[in-house]
Amino acid sequence: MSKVRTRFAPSPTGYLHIGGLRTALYGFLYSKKNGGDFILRIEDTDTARYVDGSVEIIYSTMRDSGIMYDEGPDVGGNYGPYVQSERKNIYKEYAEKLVELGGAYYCFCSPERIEGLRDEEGNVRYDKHCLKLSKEEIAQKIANGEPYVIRQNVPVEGAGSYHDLVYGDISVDYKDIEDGILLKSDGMPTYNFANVIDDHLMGITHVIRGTEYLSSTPKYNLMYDAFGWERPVYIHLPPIMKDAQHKLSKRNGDASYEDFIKKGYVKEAIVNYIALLGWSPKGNQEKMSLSELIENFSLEGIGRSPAIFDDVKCRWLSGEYIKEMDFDKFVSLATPFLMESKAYGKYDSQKLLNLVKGRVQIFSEIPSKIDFLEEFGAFDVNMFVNEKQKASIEVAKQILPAIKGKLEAIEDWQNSNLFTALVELSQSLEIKKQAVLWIARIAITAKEATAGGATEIAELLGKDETLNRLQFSIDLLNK
RNA sequence: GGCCCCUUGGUCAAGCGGUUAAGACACCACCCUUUCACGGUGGUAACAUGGGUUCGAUUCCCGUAGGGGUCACCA
Repeated sequence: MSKVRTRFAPSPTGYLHIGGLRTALYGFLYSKKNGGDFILRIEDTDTARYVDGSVEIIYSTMRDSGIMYDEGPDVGGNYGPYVQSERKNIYKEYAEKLVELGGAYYCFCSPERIEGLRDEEGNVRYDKHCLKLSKEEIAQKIANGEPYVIRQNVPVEGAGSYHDLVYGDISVDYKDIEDGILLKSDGMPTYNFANVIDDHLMGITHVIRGTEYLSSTPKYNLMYDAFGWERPVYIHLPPIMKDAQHKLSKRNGDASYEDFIKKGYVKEAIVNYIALLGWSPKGNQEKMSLSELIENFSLEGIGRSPAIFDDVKCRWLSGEYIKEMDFDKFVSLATPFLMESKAYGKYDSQKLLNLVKGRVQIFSEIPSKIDFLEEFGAFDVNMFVNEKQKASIEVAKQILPAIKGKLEAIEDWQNSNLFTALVELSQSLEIKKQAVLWIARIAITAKEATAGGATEIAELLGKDETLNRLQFSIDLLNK
């Protein structure tokens, strides 16, 4: 058994999407699980769709997410070049060879003639018109400088069958497959040709890609067979959906890896989550590091039905990673988001982050969790009501001045002292401490739910601000 | 439309002829608690549909419906 070699072959036409990243991830996981190599190949044969900068995004996304490749344009390797546009001469050579083998032929038909072949449904099926051309005619036309393409010569009868490791046996009648273009008139190969040549030349043993290639695979096999090459093992992956009807795509929202990072998802969580979309681990453990994913990955766990991306669960995973993250790392990752908060710079950042860690799932939630520190004003006094804690507007009216008085007396303004003071107060007033703390917190935050308890927040606000806010709430109640 | 593929709770999913049909997210309840969150416990919720095959179908076969993919000098 030869060494496992898998590849990820994106086209540089924009951002790297979550679906593409998962395809890359599975190829990576499978090769690493089996001690093999993972190769990155850039498929840029469509010059018209090329988007500047997208190759760099592919590199950075893979590097950042931890999906490392052993060979690729920027890391080298023994099977290069790894960019298809740099392999033009190779394709031409093999295309001509395939013509000699009878698996392909020159076609000089004009786009206009092809257009005339369009049926009622709007589909074009080439009629093998140029297959009849003699060697001499072909040589003459080429010598005349007539533009041409090279088409695959698909049998008129029979069917192409193969075994996919995920989808099982697939069979497509050749009559349903067109004589597709292999080499374009500009000399560039189409995907349909280049992927076969490259996968073979690069020694790819397992082809892992999306289901969109499931029914076109027989025509690739035709080429492997014509060349006398061994067919690779096929592993087609179900799509990731935005909803039941639409594939996840950038047009539908923030589907790129970069976008998730910008929104503050923990990157390990993104990788972990997409690994779970379409693949199910053997046991019940779902939260897994990249190395655990490698260890647990198996083809049997790959499903066949489309999976809808569940942002809620992805966030949950992200939150799990934040909870277990050590504080220093949290600080470095969270600070850029903290800086978006109005409270940033006005309080001790460590304390702010400490308040927020364990309470957010993605970093971008941070500002909204602590904005109450800077936003304070008139509020609905019904917030003081909490039946369970035995808190009410009346009790608030009664004890707020006492709370203020008690806190005014404190010199060493820190959480533990404040807490002790308020507990003492609750005992002397014979009011549940929960009620006292509830009322105190509402009075100084004007919010029903906050990150942090009453005295924790009071410490952060400082004595002056806390007392000011208490007075504000007392006045508000007396109106 | 032709061809290929898919169909278990709201979502991800286990299951691979006989199960009380796992687990996770979400949701609900209770407990814990200085609110929220965390944590703990418990709960609601599913085999698209009609025929077969079989002693027995979620599981195998066929049809139907629904959905996805593909039919480019795009990948």
